[in-house]
Amino acid sequence: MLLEQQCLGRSALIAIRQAKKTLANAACMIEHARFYIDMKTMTPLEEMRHSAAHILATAVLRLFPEAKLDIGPPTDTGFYYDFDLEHKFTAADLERIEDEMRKVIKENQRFERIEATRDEAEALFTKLNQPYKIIRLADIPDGEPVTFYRNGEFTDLCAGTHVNYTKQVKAIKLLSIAGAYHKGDEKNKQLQRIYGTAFPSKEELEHYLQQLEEARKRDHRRLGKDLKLFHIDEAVGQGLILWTPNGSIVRQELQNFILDELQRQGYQQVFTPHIGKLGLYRTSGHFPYYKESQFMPIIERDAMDDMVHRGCSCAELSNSVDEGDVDGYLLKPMNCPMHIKIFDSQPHSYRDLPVRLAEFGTVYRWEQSGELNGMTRVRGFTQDDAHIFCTEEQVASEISGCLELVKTVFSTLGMKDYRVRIGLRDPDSSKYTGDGALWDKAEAALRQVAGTLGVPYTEEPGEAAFYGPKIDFVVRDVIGREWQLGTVQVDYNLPIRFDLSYVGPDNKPHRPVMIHRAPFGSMERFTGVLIEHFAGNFPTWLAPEQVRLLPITDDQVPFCKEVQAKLKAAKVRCSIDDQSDKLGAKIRRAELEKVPYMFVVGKNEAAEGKVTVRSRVRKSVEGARSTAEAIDLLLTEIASRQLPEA
RNA sequence: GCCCUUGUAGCUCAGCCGGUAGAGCGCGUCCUUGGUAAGGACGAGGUCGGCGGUUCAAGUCCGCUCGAGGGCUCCA
Repeated sequence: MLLEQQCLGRSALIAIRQAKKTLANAACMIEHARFYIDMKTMTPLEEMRHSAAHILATAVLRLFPEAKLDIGPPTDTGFYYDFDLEHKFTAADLERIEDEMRKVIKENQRFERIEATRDEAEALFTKLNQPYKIIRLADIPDGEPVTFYRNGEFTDLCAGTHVNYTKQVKAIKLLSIAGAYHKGDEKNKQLQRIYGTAFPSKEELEHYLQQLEEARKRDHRRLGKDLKLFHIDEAVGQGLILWTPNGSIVRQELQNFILDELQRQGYQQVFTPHIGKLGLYRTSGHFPYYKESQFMPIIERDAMDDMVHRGCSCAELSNSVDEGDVDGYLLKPMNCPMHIKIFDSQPHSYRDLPVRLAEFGTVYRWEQSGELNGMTRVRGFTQDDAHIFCTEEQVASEISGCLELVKTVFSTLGMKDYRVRIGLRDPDSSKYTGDGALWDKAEAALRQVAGTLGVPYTEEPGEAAFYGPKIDFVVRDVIGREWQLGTVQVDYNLPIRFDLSYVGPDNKPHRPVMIHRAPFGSMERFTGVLIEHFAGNFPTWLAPEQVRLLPITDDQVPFCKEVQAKLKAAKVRCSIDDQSDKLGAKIRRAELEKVPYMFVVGKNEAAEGKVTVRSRVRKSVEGARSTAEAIDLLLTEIASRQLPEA
């Protein structure tokens, strides 16, 4: 990926990624077409990796002649090839295959491009008994040439391109085996995918593997355990985060930060319960549209007893719930319906608008077990949510205000590596509610404001919410997975579904427009990403412990306690390391726990009322300062939410 | 949900072809009172994720189950 970035630059990469995505989404384009076109835009590195994929297939066929091949493209970080094979690949197989690949490389086979007719291609793959290739062949759009690439005894349906000789593939490594559905469709057979990577040199491969290792060290699941930030307990449930004291401090500080901003922007805080009646979510559309990704409804006891008495089957119960014949409660999957009800509890004049209702609202969603991931994909999470009810004319400026807020959050935390995505509806899907004309209006409004954002953005059909289009801020984690954080969504639909209105200057009822927005997105996911962003080295304002006092001998403990009292009075989070260790050991401990500042106190400091400051970043000794001065510097840094020095 | 891998002390991990558990770190106590990333001694911690099976004997083999990791699919 690094190499690609060097070659292409980030914006070009995003553009390519987007081009691929657009292609994938285009209704008439099946996956092979995407594959086909990817092939034509390959960088030299991708070309080499794609060649490595063919070498992998060559080796697998030598060891497992009965293997059926699907496809083997390059990826951002390497390549893969999908196989259908009775035998399950093992780690030991991977080694054997890798050895065989080295042999193929050594044989220095030539990659040869061959054009053919469809009939010739079909005849060849029938002869070779490669059914997936015949399916892929049928997917090549009419008019596109059919080409093979041949190396040694191996011939593959392939648009290319490739390196000239196998020896040009310098350093390879097979990394993992995974299941992958044929053509990415759950209904199709699951094939075995072998992932690997290849580099122009052994050194670069080593460097990449080291990077992987480094990434693992800053994984939020690792750091969350090491720094005692959060805990997930089997007994509590999958995907349910327990915020431990340290993590809670980080979250609380983040919340305080956003609360400051909200107050400035004229938001009002509200609180709402964790459950609400099913009917509410039928009205909003959440229950019908996303039933599968919600926890089962809670059925009222009387209704349940009644059904049991009547000898109802589970299927009948389930049907009654769906039909609305039986009522119950739902763990709330979103906060909007409740905020809508707060808005609607009073008549509103146009003079009141915009009404901005904010809440750290906890929502619950039934994510598939295989999707759960640390803090970034969970089943219960708290959104820094708000809903703005405004007039048509106010929409643009309100969206701008929201985007400003997201930008403030990102810049305060020094998060520069994000991309902006406009999620539009997929015209061919039925998962959206409301009138197409209103959607067009909402999409236009978002586009217009996004244009003034000053950062590049991409438009992606199929990424909208069911009630409206949105602008998302997306970041990558250390493993390279993308996560949506901040989001701003325009909604013309829920106001209709809930029949909301305000009184206009003409003394007539008008329909307000809603904006849903969450600058962090979810506290859980944001914190997880933030842990990785800082590698656990939080800026002082967020650090669970801000100062560690290090007495050199027990004699300085009383003075340290005095300093500690002053720090605590100034609301600085601190502790004293009074264990019977040498200074070096205490420093090491504080460093490992990533405490931003250490105040070292020896005989001299205690006598003069001073402390020697050692910062986590500037390891060196900075000389003794008076306690008051040290605290002042610290408070300034905290109040300004300063970022750690690079 | 599906595929593959995996589950031994608080953490990281050893434990060969079955003979009822080890290390380092951490933790506790004591000694040591020292100037910028590990001072020393002793000690306490484990029904080897859970259930069942094979066996004279299971951490080790088999089945089921729960959790975790990597993917795939999904993601308001």
